[in-house]
Amino acid sequence: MAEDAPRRRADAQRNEKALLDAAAAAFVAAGVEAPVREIAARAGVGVGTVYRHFPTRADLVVAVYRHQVEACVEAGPRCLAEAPTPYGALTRWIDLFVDLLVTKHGLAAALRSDSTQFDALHSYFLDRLLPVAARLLEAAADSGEVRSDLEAYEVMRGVGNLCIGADNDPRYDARRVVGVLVAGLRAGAS
Amino acid sequence: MAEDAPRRRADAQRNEKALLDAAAAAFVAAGVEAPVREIAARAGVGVGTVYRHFPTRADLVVAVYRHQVEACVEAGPRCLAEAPTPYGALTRWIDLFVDLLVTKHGLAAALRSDSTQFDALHSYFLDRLLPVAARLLEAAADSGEVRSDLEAYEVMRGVGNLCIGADNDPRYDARRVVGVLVAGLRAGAS
DNA sequence: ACCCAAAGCGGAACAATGTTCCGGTAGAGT
DNA sequence: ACTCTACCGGAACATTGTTCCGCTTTGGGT
Repeated sequence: MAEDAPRRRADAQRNEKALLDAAAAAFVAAGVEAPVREIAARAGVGVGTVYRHFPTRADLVVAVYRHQVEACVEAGPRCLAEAPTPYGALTRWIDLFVDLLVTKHGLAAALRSDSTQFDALHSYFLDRLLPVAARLLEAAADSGEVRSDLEAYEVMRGVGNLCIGADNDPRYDARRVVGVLVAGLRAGAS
Repeated sequence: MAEDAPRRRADAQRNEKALLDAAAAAFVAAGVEAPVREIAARAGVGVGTVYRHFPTRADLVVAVYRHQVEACVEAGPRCLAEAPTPYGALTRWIDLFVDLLVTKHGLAAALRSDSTQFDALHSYFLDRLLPVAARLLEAAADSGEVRSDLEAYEVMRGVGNLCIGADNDPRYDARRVVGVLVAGLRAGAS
């Protein structure tokens, strides 16, 4: 029942698993821009194998972080159900989103890289997370807690941008600055 | 009187000027990450000449934008003197800062690049602009218009981050999102 | 147990960049 | 005109991403 379409060779499955593990380790050690050669070496395979399994680097990044992104997607409705107010749900969820970004070395920067290398990553994040953010923002706007002239896209990009380079700079606390931004969303301000 | 220390050869002066012009043009066309070879070609010199005049790419970027950064530095005190309140001065000056970043293709991203390539650029911006920002923020905090638990550094980094990728994305208006962040600075919020 | 077609692999090879280095050129003082 | 040297140009090296193709391994059939 688990095998549906194209049964793959055993070595192919083994290599894919090894690549995912190697990529995860490399991303932790050197960020999501870790050289392909290094990932291949860690996995004990040739670079050709990396590209066969993951045609673009973004595919590899998505595969490595899929679980955590999906967890963030699923947390959206839960925040809305559990938080006392829609604004509380929004801030709670944005906290989770920020955690996702700042704990993954270089992820936020990759998300904003204009290199075509990460296009698929960008699309994936947008596809999965934007609807969630839109839902939360709309609820907060409807309840009058938040100004209603902002697109969810702009808020997400803003939060994402604020997370860039948040690791490796002890003087910059992305969570705090995101907190300021979210405070600025309140209807009263401006 | 103009020549003080080391009188340089005529071709050296000519080349430096040509390089600055070529770099400015290349930055407009292709962003501050324009290939060194392209800049050299535009200037009609070899790559070696680029590196002799500007040991790092950051030096070239700084040289090209120095005037505009200095203008921003000088605008700080003027904003404080002319605006009705310190908070008004702060917002006014941040507008200028944002203009500087979003109109220079890729500058904001370069400022945040963790590549050593742009270290000197980062330092220069910090050296020149951070004192100005600190002065404005302190004035606004003293007048009670703005919360006082934020470092100028964090605010500047936040604003700078929000400007990353603001060109070439019609759905994202950095000025508006920076406006939200600045609104979040008001003492009342949070 | 053996064989073979195809799936899959490895890494050489190519391309695009940044950066260094040195043989040769040309500016400027005499 | 001569010479000395600051300066130039670009070949050469390093580091990446990406493609391509000859070789190996696997899995199924005999």
